[in-house]
Formats: sequence, structure tokens, C-alpha cells
Amino acid sequence: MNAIHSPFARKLGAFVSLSENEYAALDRLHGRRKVFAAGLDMVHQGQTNQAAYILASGWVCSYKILADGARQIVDFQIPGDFLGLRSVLFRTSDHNIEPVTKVEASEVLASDLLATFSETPRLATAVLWAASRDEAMVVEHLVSIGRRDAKERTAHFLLELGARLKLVGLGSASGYACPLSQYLLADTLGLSAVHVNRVLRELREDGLVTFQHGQVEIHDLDGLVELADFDKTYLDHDGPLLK
Amino acid sequence: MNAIHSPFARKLGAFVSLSENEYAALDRLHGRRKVFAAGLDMVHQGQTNQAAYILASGWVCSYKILADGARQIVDFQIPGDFLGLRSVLFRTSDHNIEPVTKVEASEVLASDLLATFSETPRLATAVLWAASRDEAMVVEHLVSIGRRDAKERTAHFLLELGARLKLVGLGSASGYACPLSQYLLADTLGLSAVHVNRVLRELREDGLVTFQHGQVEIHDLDGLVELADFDKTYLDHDGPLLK
DNA sequence: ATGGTGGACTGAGGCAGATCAGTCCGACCC
DNA sequence: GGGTCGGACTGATCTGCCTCAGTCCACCAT
Repeated sequence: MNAIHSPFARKLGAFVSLSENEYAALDRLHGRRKVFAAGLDMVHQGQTNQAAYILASGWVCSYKILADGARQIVDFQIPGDFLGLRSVLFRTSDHNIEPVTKVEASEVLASDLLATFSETPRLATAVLWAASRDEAMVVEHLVSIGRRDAKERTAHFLLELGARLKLVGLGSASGYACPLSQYLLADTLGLSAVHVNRVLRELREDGLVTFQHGQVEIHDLDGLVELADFDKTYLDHDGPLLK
Repeated sequence: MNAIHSPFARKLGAFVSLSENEYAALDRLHGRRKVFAAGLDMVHQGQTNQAAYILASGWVCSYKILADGARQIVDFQIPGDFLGLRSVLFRTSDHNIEPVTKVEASEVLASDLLATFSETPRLATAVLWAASRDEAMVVEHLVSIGRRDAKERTAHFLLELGARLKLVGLGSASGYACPLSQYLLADTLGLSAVHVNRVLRELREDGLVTFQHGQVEIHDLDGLVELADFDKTYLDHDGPLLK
């Protein structure tokens, strides 16, 4: 295993020990590099025969829109994340994917993905693991919205983002750059933008975190962790499970 | 493909066309048949080296408990469902699994599962697909709790359950047997039990559904679908994607 | 300079759903 | 026949968060 592989390959390698051959197959998966402008959907609900993407830079969000226009953001993807897996496995996409910032991503064609699984089967297990980790995040998000109040929920979200960014080298325990508006936060947390604003002020006044000018600064990590009942084990892994 | 295979094998076969050899591998996966009494955890948060199960009969629920004792139910599993996949892929379980009724299930050992993936690799892709379908349900659940009000959310949940049960032959368009108490419903929907009771009464008074004495009767399917903005495509599949 | 736009921020008032504190009924157990 | 227990159900009150209706400021286009 050497350093020339993509962040995505490194992530999978953390779960399933990969051979040079398998690393090569992963790197071949990266198809045409595409650039997307912020705000223009990459994948649209109901669209068929969609490609998947591996994110190289920028942030995107996956969301659903209800008939009355309400939006629920399900997750954000950051560099190194795989996106649109479900749009490929089911033939039609059940959600929208929109860049939050300008984004660079490699396209992965459905046919290439399925061919890779049959040629290098351990990669199918590795992607299964990655998908399970994503599911664990969605589950934690569900628990937040269902049973944490607005303040706890916001704290939990900021902690989770921080932990994820740290794993890919884009942040530290004390803070990170975050391009999300309070409107995006609101649609993520199931709150109104007005209330998000008040909650962020409270967290600031409590000396826990500040989120201003696109920068999250964590001032009291322990306090936040306790408030949010945050347990980061669902984001971690303790070395390859499959040798 | 013949009729002797388990419901689980049939479910996977709907996505990936399986050979007799692959069906046989799936059937071998079913290990020791176990029986669990209602209310006694099958898998506990933080437990390691857990087995997974394939549900033969009965209902179970997966949930998380927060530090303050609040519970959020993430999903119910019904016969034919695979449960505890994440407990196996991560070595430690991030959630609890509890039988709602008396349950019969076949144990699947982590080592058998991983061995099956390497011997019959198409099954890894098939399980990946099943896991993605589960994720799609969790996502829909998240959207419900985040952006639907109590009545819409309850209606959506009852419709989803009905659609799932119908797929495994345990219900019809007009109703189904449902062993869930209003407390379980409350912890699923992110509501209080008191409010669930009132919402169920409203749905009854509107002539949409009744849920009484363990039986859900759907009186106005179209009305419910419209109220809940229910789109069942995320539960469906239109024949094998992988030939 | 001037107007337009998007995001952060605020106060006032309203409401959906929580909480508290019960009643009632059927199942099960001495 | 009384005791207990779990689940459905109810009324009264409280509150977290929403909605409405703004202001202010930075940035951009004309």
C-alpha cells in the first residue's frame, strides 16, 4: 500500500486489506473528471441511469423534497466520499444531489462498478462496508432529529462533521472551515432557519462553539460531547476486518 | 429458481439473478435456528463479535438509547429480513435489537458471511443491494421525522409497513395484523405516546385508517397516500438489475 | 451612487406536540 | 374475589419551535 492512491481507495483499504491489483482496479474506476458549479443538481429525484461519483474536492448534499416544497437534507458528502450508490443500484434515483460549493468529482459508470465487483469481488465487500458506515451516519442523524432537542442536535451535527473532516485531514479538534449557510443547517436538522440562528447564538453564549464567517471553532469539546451525547465510534474502525 | 428457497434468498434473487449454486450457498448460510422471547434483547449496543440473523417469523425492532433514557426506534424487521449486518461488519454493534413478538431466526456467523462473499462474490453485490434498500427506508424515515407533521408521519409509517408486509405475503391493500403498541409507535415516530393516541383517533375520524386490537385497516388508501406524500418506489425493484 | 440579492440576525405572537396526572379495561395471578 | 400490570385513552397546562415580518450588512451589477 503506498501513498499514490485516492482518498477513496485509502478509505476502503482501512476496512479490507487490498492487494496492489485491487488498488489498481479502484483507481481505474475513477472515470472522467467533472466539475460542477454550486447549486446545480448533479442527480435529480426520479432520474434514471445515473452515474455515481467519487468526490475529489468540494462539498455536496443529498436531499429529498416533499410535495409541499419542504426539504430534508439527508447527508453531506466531503472529499473522499462515494455518492450516488443507491442511484446506481436501483436504476432510478430516490434523492437529489446538489453541490454546496464548486465540486470536482470522478464519474463512475454503473457498468464499470458492477464489472469491478465481479472481477475483484473483495471490493464489493469493501463497498458494502462503506455503505454500512454511511447508513450508520443516517441512523445517528435520525436519532438526533427524533429524540434530541434543537441545541443537542446542532451540537451533535457540528461534532460529527468535525470528526469526519479530521479523518480526511480537513480539520482539527479545535475547528474547521464550513461552507454551510444557516438555511442548509436548518434543512439538515429539521428546524427553521430562524431557530438555527438562535441555537447557534446560545451555543456561542455558552462558550461551546462558534460558527461564524464559514468557520466552526470548537471552544469546549468535552462540554459539547456531553451536551450532544456524542459517541464517535460509529465513524471509526479499528483496522482491517477482512485480511 | 424454485420455491424451496428461503424468503431471504428470494428477496436477493429479485435483484441479482442467482444460479442454483448461489441459492445453495445462501441456504447454507442459515445456521442454527434460534427462538427469542419478546422483550429480551438479541443484540446490545456496544456488544462485540455479534452474529447476524435472518428472520423466519415474528417482528423485531432496532433502536438506540440516549444517555437521558430516550429511545429512538430506527426500523422494524419482518420475516425475510436480514438483521444485524452492521453489527457484523463493524465488530461492535452500534444499536440494540429487540424482539417485539416471539421470534424465530437463523443465526449467521460473521465468518460464514465473509466466507460466502469470497466464494460466491455475486452474493456480496446482492447483499449490498439489500443493505441499500434498508438505507433507503431509513432515509425515508428521516425525511418523515424531519419534515412531516405527526399525522402525515403516522400515515406514512402505516403505509410503508403495509407495503412491506404485502411483499412478503403478510398483508393486503386493505389491512394487516400489527403487533405494535402505541408506545413503540411513539418511539418510532419521534412523538409521545399520548400524541400518537390522538393522531390515531384523528386518522380514524377522518375515515382513513383504523389501528385497533392489533389490526390495521386501511379504509381510504388514496387519501392516506396523498396525506403522507407516500411514494413506494423506494421499496420496489423492477426485476434483476444484474443478470 | 444605486438598486438588487442572499445571508445573518431579531422581536412578537401562535401552535403542534410535550408533559402531567389521571381513568378505564382486560389479562393474568394468587 | 382482590391485586397488579400493561396498554388505550383523556383533559389541562406548558413550552419549544415555527411563522411572520421585518432590519442590517456585504457583495455585485449596472
